[in-house]
Formats: sequence, structure tokens, C-alpha cells
Amino acid sequence: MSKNPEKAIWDAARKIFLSRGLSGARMQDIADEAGINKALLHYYYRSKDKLFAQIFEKELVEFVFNLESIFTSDLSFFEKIERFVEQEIQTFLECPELPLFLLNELAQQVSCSRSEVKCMHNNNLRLLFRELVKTEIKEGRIKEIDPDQLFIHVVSLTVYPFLAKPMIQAMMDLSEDGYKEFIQVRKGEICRFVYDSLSAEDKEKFSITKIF
Amino acid sequence: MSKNPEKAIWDAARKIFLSRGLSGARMQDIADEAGINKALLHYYYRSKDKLFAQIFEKELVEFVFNLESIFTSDLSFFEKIERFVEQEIQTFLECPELPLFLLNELAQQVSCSRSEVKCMHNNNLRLLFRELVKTEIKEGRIKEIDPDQLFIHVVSLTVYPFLAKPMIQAMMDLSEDGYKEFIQVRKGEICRFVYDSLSAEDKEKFSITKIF
DNA sequence: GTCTATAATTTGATAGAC
DNA sequence: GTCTATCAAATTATAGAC
Repeated sequence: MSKNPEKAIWDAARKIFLSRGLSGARMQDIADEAGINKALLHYYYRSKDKLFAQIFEKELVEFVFNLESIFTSDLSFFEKIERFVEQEIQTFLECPELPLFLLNELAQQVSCSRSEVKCMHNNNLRLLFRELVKTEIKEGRIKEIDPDQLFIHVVSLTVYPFLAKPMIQAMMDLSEDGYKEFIQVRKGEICRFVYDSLSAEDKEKFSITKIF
Repeated sequence: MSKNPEKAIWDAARKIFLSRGLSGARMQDIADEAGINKALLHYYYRSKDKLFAQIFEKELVEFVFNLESIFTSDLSFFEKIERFVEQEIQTFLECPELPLFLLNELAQQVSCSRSEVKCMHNNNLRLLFRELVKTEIKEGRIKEIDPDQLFIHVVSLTVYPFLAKPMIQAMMDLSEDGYKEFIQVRKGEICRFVYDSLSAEDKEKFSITKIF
């Protein structure tokens, strides 16, 4: 390795874990990627599980934390949403495996009462957003909507295309560049879609046909 | 096992693979789940990889195939979308691990030129939807929008909440029942959100502030 | 067909020289 | 600290009795 071994191992492990997950990753592959010997992994990080746990927690905390700052800024509501979408997309274009990695490993956690999950529960991202939406509704700037559902709307529209990257590429026959182009265009499309929906006049309400 | 062993093994393997993925699954666990001996797994399915490949392909093909029928029905456009959302949600409430399983294993595929992926590429789901949207736009019943983006919008809104189940439960402090309730409510919310957006009057167009 | 026993291989982890 | 060599456990796969 060129840099110090601890850092080299961290970077290598992050790369391998993110692309193959905990159970799919091999210590030998991490060592090779880091350009050092397998024994050094254990010297610096004790075990595979400990190494993974540290990386996973850091990625998760960082990810959640990054989002909070946006909603405390002094931008307008739609600018906040736009900023949110932009930041998510920028993050995931730089590291496309991140969302699938996080969600997949979260789903594998035996106990969901671990510190990382607590950090999500205790974060005020949801509360911040809830207050923002309530205000917008009260002021009559957007339609009535459940803030939690709206939050999931925005996150879904933004994150899903990264989770489904191979499926989207296959269905739409996109090259790597074509996919990135699709995502770039999508940035604006998401904002417009959300804006249109929240600004819509009240017409006859869309009634759910009971099919089942 | 009570039923015939081949079927028992299939069901057990499906369950284990869906919850833990290929690399996380153990042949011993599958044998235990099926109530038979490990050697029988190999007798019926040769190897772990072959067993997995068969199950994965079946799940993927079935999943894609089920969706096509909706868009060839004689429902109205919004009823088709509603039906699509309902069917997806029903499928995933019955098998919540399915979406994460499919997307995760698709992302792990070394070569994305395998038959399963070809089946997606060659399916006409996208083309069917594209024509539907074009017609609606031409007839002036919905706003102008790229059909591909709209398709991903609808799928995102529907599928993401299942992919992010643990995160949503943690953030919103939901029990198992609370989560199901959230999803049920969401069914209507998605339809309304999409309907509102596609029906919105043209106002001043939402301009993307250049932040970066 | 189904089992027990075991082989063959992979893989996480450690001992010990330098 | 870093390496080579090796162990111990886990895991896929098979041989062979019944």
C-alpha cells in the first residue's frame, strides 16, 4: 500500500463490503485490495465482524447526519426539497452501491435495537420535516398531505433508481453513461413532479376503485 | 417433511435465500427448514448455485410477468396505475423480502447479460406503458411527461417502502402492525399524489436553482 | 430415495519469525 | 508492524450403506 496501512485497510474494506455485503466479502479480497497481508487485517481490526460493524455504522450515521442540515437552512420549502434531492443524487452518483448496501445490511441485522438504528429513531430529521410541512399547509402554500408520507415520497423517488440500477439499465437498455444521463434528467423531473402534486388545485378527488 | 421432498426443499430454499441472500444462506439451514438431510439437497439440485439460480430466475420472471397483464387490460389510465400499485403492494405484503432480494442479487450478478436480465430487456412492459402515456398526453388528459420517468416514479413510490422497511420502522417508531397500516394508507396516498401531479394546471414552472 | 459419515475446500483467525 | 505458515472451524459436496 502507499498510505498508512490502517487507512488502506479501511478504504479497501469499505469498497469490498459495499459491493458484496458482509456475508459476500472475503478477508483475502480486502487484504489484496489494500495491498497487504491478511494477518494485518486482524492486527488492526481484530475480526471481520468488528471491521464491518465500524464501517457500517460510520456510513449509516454519516448518511443520516448529512441530511439533517438541509432542513435547518433558511431556504424556501421547495428549495429545501430541491437541495435534498440534489444532495442525495450527488452522493449516490459518487457511490452508487451505498443505498443498497445500507438497506440490505439493515435488513440482515438480527436485532434492530442497535445503536445505529437508535440514531435514526432519535434523529430529528422527521420532526424537522413534519414542522416544515405543517407550516406550508397552514399558510396555504401546498395541499394538505401527511408529512410522513410526503417524506417517503421524496426519498422513494430519489433513492429507488439507485437501488434498481441494474434493472433500469436492462429495461431501458442504457449504458453506464446513459444511466447517469437518466439520473441527471431525473433530478429535475422529481422536483417538478413533487411541485406539481403539492400545488395541484382540488378537483374531483381521485377515488380508489375497490378492486380487491 | 410432510410433502414430497423436492417441493419441500424448494420452499425451504426459497425462504432461506430470500431472507439471507445467496452468500448468506447455508445449505444446512435449508435442509433443516425442509426437514430433510443435507445430502438430499444435492441429490435433487446438484449444487447450491444451481438451486439458487433456479429459484432466483423463477422469482424474477414471475415478478416481471405479473405486471404486464395489468397494462393490457381495458381499464382507464388512472385505474391501471391504481391496479398496478395495489397489486405490487399486495405481492410485497405477502412477501416483504422479495424486492430487496431481487435487487440485491441482480446487483451481485457478475454478468448482466444473463437470461433473466434479457427477459426484462425484451419484455414489453415499458413499451406498453409508453404508448399509454403518449395517448393520455395527446388526448390532453394528463400533463406532458417522459413516460420512462413516470414509470420509475410510480414504481419508486410503491416499492421503496418495502426496501426500506427497517429504516422506516425505526424512524417512525412503528410496530409490525403499525408498518402494515402505514403501507395500507400509503396505497391511496400514492395514487392521489400521482394523480394530482399529472392533473396539475401549468403554473410558473418550478425552476431548478443552481446550487452546485 | 434417504440416510450417516466423511472428504474437499474455503475462510476467518492466530502463532511466531523477523 | 509486517510477513509466512498454519490452524481450526465452517461449509459445500460426495461416497456408500440401507
